[in-house]
Amino acid sequence: MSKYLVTSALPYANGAIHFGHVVGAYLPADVYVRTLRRLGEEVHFICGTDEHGVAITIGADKEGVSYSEYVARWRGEIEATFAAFGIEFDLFSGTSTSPRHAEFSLEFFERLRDGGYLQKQTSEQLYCKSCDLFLADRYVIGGCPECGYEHARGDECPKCGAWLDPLKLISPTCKICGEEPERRDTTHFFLDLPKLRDEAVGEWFNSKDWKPNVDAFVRRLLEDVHSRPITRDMRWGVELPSELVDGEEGKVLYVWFDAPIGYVSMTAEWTAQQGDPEGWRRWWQDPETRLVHFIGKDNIPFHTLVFPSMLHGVGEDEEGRRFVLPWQVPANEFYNLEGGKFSTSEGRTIPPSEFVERYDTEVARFHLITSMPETSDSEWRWREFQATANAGLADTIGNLVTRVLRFLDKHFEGVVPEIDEAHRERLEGLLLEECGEIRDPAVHIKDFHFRKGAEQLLANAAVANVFIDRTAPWKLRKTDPTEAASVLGTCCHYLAWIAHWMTPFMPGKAQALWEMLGQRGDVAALPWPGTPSRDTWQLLTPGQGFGEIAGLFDKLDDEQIQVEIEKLEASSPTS
RNA sequence: GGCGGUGUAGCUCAGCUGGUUAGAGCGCAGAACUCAUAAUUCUGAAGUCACUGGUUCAAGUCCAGUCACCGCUACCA
Repeated sequence: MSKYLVTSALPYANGAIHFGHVVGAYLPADVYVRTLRRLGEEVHFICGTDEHGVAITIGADKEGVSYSEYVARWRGEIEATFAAFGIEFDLFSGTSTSPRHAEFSLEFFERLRDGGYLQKQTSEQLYCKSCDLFLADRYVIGGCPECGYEHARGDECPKCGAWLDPLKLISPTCKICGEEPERRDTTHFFLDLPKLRDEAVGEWFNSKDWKPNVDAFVRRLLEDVHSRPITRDMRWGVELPSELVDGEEGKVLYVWFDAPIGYVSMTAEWTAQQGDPEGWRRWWQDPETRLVHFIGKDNIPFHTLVFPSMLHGVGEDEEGRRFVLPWQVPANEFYNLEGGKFSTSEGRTIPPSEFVERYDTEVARFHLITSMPETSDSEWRWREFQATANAGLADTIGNLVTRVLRFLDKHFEGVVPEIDEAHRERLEGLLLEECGEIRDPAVHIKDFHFRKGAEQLLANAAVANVFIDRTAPWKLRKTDPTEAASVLGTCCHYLAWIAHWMTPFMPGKAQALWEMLGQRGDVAALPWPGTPSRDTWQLLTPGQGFGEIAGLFDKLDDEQIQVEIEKLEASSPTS
């Protein structure tokens, strides 16, 4: 048995998340964790909002609320979305509130400094007096020195595409307040990534098997690594005491540095809640731990290079303990929307808060998994969602359930029938070996092949439909009722398997089916059954009465879907 | 500009280190069946694997170039 520490990318607390985020970093992690738990693995699943950084201060200032209020509100919004989609973390916290976050972050800083992995560097930057802020490149507007375009950004001219140095902009202004910034020297600490790469991280990366999309990207990245600054001049962030930074005042850790440390501090927050404040070490400093980061592709450099470098660079503590490096980083690509990008500002989005009022989020979970950008960019299409809901779930699984249970309800006694010994062996052979290949979806999920796992669930359900067609119990009922009952009894047991297989993808539906079969208790609390064999496939007790028989999945009609498509087209006439 | 990715049946996508007639789901056509949410099952049609050239006994799968779309380009998170 292994120990899995699973994280999802920390969402930035300055806006709502959309399907692209959900499908990229959160839903697959949730499915993965549910699967591991059912396989009996010890798993810890954490997440929280990333709450520092200049973008948040600007957003909060614009609304005239405090940073912490602003952050708390978005955190609430984001958490509500996760709750609606059944994404359940052991702990969901935030980098500005997790009790030991500052402590851990400063410790990382100090140990990296002591290890010789930080260098000081002074440079001239643009500083806005009225905002009291050193301006990031993109917050400076000015004339392009190349083409003269007046509204070039500090990092790039949108007109001629030139790559700019903000100090060279002609009459620069602050994008936030419009004032003219001044030049000022500032000193920052840089993380020596090239050194860390050469010492250990490069070798570590090359020693592991990565998803192809991760591998190709990072190999190139490794060839051309530069030191990166990890401090900033501002108020909102993990404040660096001046004695830690050679007397420099007013420095905070740059947000990307402290954010991943949030994984550590939130683990500690969780173990403290469990009554074991130092229990986080069992996870982060045990070589047996499998650290798995679920992220979108925009986060690949941080989780395969920067954060591993930090984890390595802090070295051993006084008791010889080291941090583990990531075991796997199953990054997904980007998820688009009907041929275009998700864009909240342009209204090209599906607000989760509205979606949940009209649609079944369990069905959405399943569809998102079947369409997730596992190997390359993919997209949400309403017609595809409809097809998954109708042809995939309602017709294949939902209808299978009712065709079996209603039949039994009508013509037999509405209970799990006894399987007659005269027929048992032939029927189980037919079902298990001749009606299609039955495979374990969990095997695919463990390998991070989520789409395949979801497809396998449907394929497994289809096996029962073939079985019923071949045995034709509606005919047998008239000629040999005992055999008909045996056929349907066989089906009942198999429905229990389907309920099991559904749990990682659609936990609520799985439980509903479980109860329809007259079972009590939480199906997800039982051990994962794997695949049925001739010795193990009977899961139910004959004579067991059913719960209320109802359709498991509703169908989506064309008109409803058409409305959604038109709504999108209205918001983006060009695409 | 630099780097990377993608381009495979009408649609959405699989195809690891090159090897028999290129796959899945949906959609479509035909048939069977009637227990079931008009569901199910079977059969079938459909692809010059973006284009050009090259390496090889053999390339969707490797190399070069072209075209199209997308992403990244680091003090943005």
